[in-house]
Amino acid sequence: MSLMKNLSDKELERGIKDFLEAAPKTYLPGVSIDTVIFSFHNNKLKVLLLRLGDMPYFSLPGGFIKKEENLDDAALRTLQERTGLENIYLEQFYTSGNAIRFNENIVHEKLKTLVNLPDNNWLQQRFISVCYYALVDETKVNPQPGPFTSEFQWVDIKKVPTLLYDHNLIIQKALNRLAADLDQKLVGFNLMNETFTMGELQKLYEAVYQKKLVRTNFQRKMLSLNVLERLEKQYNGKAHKAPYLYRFMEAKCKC
Amino acid sequence: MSLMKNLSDKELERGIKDFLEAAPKTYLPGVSIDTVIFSFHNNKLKVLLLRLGDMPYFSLPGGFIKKEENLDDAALRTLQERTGLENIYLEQFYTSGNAIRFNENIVHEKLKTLVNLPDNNWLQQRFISVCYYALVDETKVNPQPGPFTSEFQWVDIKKVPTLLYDHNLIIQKALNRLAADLDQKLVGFNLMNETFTMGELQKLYEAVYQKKLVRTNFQRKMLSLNVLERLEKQYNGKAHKAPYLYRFMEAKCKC
DNA sequence: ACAAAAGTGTTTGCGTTACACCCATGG
DNA sequence: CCATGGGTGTAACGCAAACACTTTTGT
Repeated sequence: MSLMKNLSDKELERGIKDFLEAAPKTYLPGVSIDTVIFSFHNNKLKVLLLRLGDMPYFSLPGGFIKKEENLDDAALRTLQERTGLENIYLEQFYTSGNAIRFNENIVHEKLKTLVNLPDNNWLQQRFISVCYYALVDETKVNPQPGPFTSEFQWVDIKKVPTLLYDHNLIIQKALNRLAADLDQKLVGFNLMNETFTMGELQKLYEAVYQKKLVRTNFQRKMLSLNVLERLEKQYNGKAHKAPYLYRFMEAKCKC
Repeated sequence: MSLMKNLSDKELERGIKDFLEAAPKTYLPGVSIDTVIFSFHNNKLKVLLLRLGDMPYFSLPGGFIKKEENLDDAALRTLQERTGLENIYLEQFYTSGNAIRFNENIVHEKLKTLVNLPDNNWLQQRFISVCYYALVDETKVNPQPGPFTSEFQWVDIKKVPTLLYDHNLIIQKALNRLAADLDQKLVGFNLMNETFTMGELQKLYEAVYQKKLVRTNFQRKMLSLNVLERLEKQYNGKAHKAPYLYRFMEAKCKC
């Protein structure tokens, strides 16, 4: 599952040192961005998590805001840097700001073992974190490491382990917001391929709502929205009726 | 309408100087809080705006976060300082972070005319603003000035003028969120008196949704929620049937 | 008696649910 | 021909909109 060989401690040290030197004059102090990156692949809703070295906890990808950069632009930039994608669906949904965050000390300890950092360095300040969620096509993502990343992993939303900080809470809030947006803004199509069967679309909705839906009623409801274009049938060699493929009609998108 | 006599320039100068001296060691840099304080009075939905000196624009009340204080706690504290209230319904809904904000320069100019401030003082840094909305009883609020306030005003939501920064956008987002929460969380009762008639409640919903509702259907819908307790009739001396008073049953509150 | 506002009843339409039924495909 | 999954039909239910109707009050 891991998407990147571990960087050597030497490489990590170089990256962290470079970052720490540039950070104070490049980024706003005390404000960070966390992004819940959702994908839907093999009928599973997943989020992209990352890990620093051999630390016992994963965390969300994130970034910082340049001193002359708009907040939303910063969120898009950090996401593009991590995924290599353009035109990503991105939505702000929460800002997290507790003074004490779960297990932040072990991050600082880990950083100190990797790099000989002074106490009270730029990374040890208190951060207010603005949270976004993004919808991407996992197969088109080629994760790029930031300075604090040695391993990426796409994790099934149902199997997310205990994470650093309050990142479990943040993922839960992201999922709640995604469920609401799926209803009201049809954003789910950002997670599907160009064409898809009704069954695949239903699996997405079930993964987000975290409950089973009735197949026949789901089909009628989706078709009644008048945003799906029916294409040719998909013969997949299985011993049953071939399902139609559908495409989302962009003209009717409300995003 | 103004709720405070103007402070003298002398008083303002004293307050601003005290604030600026204490701010760098008291508050997180670069992060502020803006609060849209809603009230409902005389069948009108209002927001509390404030003005510095004789400036041409009003703005939202706000505050800053102490260095060891949780974000939500800071929002509640600044709100309590401004209103004198406890137990306020408060909800975070958005974080605003454009690098350039509408008319921020005239604020700095104004501050400089009031106090002999150096350039690049603490207030002139770029701020990321976390936005909350609050629901209060206007009659119980006794607005207290912060260091940058010489005048408070409750303004009908339909008559909000052009404000400083992006505060008009923030109010619009707050209203949208309030409308959603009114539906799903019944938060509207935080804006009503202990007892109220169905007509008064309807006026609140109409003000938030910004559209007329059908009286008879509204009544049935509210009663069907089973959260209203019917009390005695209210004889108000008008030439028509006396309406019942209702009370919100707190036991059924989901907040 | 009348106007004005409050409260109730009734019809209609629409969307959701549940479930029966038919269709296509490959083994 | 059967198992499997895809697609359609339909009745029942519930909610919300529209509107007619009754009730209460002070002038």
